Amino acid sequence: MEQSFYDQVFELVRLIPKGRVSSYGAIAKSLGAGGSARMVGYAMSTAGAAHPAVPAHRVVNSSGLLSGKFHFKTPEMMQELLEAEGVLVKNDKVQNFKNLFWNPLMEL
DNA sequence: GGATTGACGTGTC
DNA sequence: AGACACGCCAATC
Repeated sequence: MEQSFYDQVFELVRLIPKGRVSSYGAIAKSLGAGGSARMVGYAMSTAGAAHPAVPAHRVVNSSGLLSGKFHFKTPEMMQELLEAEGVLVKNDKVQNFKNLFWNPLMEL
């Protein structure tokens, strides 16, 4: 059975190593979706009900901004989780983002 | 089954 | 540098 685009996103996001972050666009591209970066983010909103838990906090937009922090249980949780993994977050932005960026296409 | 929607991205003003 | 506009594409209503 064909898994929805969402499921593909979930799986890929789960592959993001701890202490690393990725962007919606990069994930979309690695799935061959290209311009459907929005779908990746949209999928994340359903990720809350996904099994196993999807580390959505490791996914940020191309600017390293925690765009979806408001979708978590609490807006601050996203930053807390990231910092707990060693990712420094300031002003809702991932510091050293370029360095912590995990590119699926490159790492896989 | 058409219209709406969106955790985005890039470009322009 | 910050704000605004348009484009993409699949799931949901």
